[in-house]
Amino acid sequence: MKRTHHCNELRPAHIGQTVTLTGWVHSRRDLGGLIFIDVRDREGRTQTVFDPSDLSAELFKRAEQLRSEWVVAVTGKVRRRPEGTNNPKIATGEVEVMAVSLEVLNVAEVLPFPVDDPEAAARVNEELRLKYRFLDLRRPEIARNLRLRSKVATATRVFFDEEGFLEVETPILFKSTPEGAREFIVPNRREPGTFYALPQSPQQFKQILMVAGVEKYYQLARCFRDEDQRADRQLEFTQIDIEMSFIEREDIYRLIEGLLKRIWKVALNVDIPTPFRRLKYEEAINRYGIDKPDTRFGMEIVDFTEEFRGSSFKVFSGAVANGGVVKALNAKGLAGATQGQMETMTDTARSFGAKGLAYIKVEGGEWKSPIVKFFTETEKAALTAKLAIEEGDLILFAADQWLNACEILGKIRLYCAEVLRGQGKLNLPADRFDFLWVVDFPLLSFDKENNRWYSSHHPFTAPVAEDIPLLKTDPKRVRGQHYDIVVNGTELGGGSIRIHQPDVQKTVFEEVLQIPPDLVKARFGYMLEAFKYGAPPHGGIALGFDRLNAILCNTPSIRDVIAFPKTAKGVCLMTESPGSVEPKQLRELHLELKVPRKD
RNA sequence: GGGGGCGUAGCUCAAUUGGUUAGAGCGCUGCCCUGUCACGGCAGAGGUUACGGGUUCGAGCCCCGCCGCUCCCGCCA
Repeated sequence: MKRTHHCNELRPAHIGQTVTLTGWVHSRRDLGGLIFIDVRDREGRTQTVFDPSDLSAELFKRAEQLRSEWVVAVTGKVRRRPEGTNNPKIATGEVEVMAVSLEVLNVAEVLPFPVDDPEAAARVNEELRLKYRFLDLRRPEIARNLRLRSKVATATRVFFDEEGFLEVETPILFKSTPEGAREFIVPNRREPGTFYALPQSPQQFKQILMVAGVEKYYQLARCFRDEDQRADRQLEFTQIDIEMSFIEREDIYRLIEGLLKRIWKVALNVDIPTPFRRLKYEEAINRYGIDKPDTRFGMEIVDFTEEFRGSSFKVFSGAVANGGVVKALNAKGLAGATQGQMETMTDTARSFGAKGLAYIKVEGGEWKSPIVKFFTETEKAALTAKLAIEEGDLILFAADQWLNACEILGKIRLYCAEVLRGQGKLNLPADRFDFLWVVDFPLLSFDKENNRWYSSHHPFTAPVAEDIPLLKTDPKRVRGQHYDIVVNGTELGGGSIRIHQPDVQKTVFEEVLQIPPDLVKARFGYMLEAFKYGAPPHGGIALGFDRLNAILCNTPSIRDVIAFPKTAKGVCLMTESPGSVEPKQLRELHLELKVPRKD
């Protein structure tokens, strides 16, 4: 019964050998007097033949009983396939195994969806695939993703080992630090009314590890965030988490460029050029309207604030007078946008508080637009020149405060790219990867509703040294030593150089973020305490491991690279978790439910 | 919390303006078939149209509710 070869191993060189294969019945072709059974295992598949002229009637009869996905061991002699019957689609297609014995290791019921037909299986409702995840994972297409993920994890560990990093595990049972994402909490049986919380990330532990003298830490860390899900967000996910001491930003850039170079080589055998280009946050917003720009295509946003400062078109000149800006982008070749597409874009603009979306369609040598009648020849000439306007173009405008105007056009730029892609006018090759660093983020953002500053990244991010004096005088101008790594418009990760001076950290907590001292002490006291005892300068980064794998597997959803993902509502359809617990368990935890128990 | 899409046979889908007994392909079952690999041929079984109401002479289709999946916004320090 023990196999001698796997199902992707036999070649003409094995002809004449007696072998045993084990695996699943991938497909059967019963020709009446001759039966072909393709045996599949993790590695591939091999055709076995049951020929009654060589077999007992009993064995042939058993072979007739075989059905899809039964588990079998087949022993037989490898031989060359008869002339003209090779199957070039599979690696073992030049040979076949003439069965002499068959052992049925297990039977299988009729499957709820096909596993053997890649095209049919790919179209099956994801709900069903998730319920029968064990079948979905048998499909070579999905199994390939798991295998790639394992390879990438190993490459990561090897890389960091070579670089002198220590892999350190940090607690899953942590405590609540409610500044960030909503947390999962775990009741503590030993002390009624107290709770652990699952970490949103190992942020604080990895900084403490720097104080502990680890110097170079990494971990493939599981993180938990109880927020609503997306195609690229699960309740639990994995980060490649990194922290280093005695370094500057450049050291992180070099390290991550080396890591990604290694991963792309190992996973895809692709050489990605390094170093990556760098884009200041402000420039990213100005040109692309987003802090994670997709630079695989142009359609950049262009500024027309000066051109329209004195315009008779009051929507533009008024916005400028209010301290705002006028921006435009040229959606090349989209003059034929449908009514529905124009509406979608207008709705996008409205969702950002704009009153509408000004546009010009360049069709038949004319500018078709409700607003062009307000423009002077000079203004038109400026548009033509700076946007390189040609027949068939669609020009879209935003006039608002700087960030809002840019973000509106940023969203519209991505939408236009999607439309153009659908029309075949924009081609983005699957093997193209535009990596870039986005740097010089503002350290702080202002929360109008609560009238206070909050950290753009997190409160441990160090200000750029020369901006420290501005912390108390002009917070919005303080740049953080924060960096994001972006590829093809996806935020792959981010990190920062941290504050290592207790006094600066205290200033940020108490004076800038206005967190009351007792609260700072309760939540971060142990960190400030640790920092008193010789904290080295340090910094780090975390990369989304699931997103990384989704990009490598060229799939839009991280569910495709997670063995057992949850649905948008946080449910595992296979195990039906989460579920209810026994009253006894609740009593032990000193918990009482205010909703009826769900069974 | 909000908005969009989807839900018909085991799977993928169809079903004209609301009108006869809800169809097709694949899969499944049986029979036939010695070179198939999407094997082929013949025959057959298989439906609470997600679920609950309503309108109507009549509902897969219209209305209300509800459940599930999905995409997006909010949210994700």
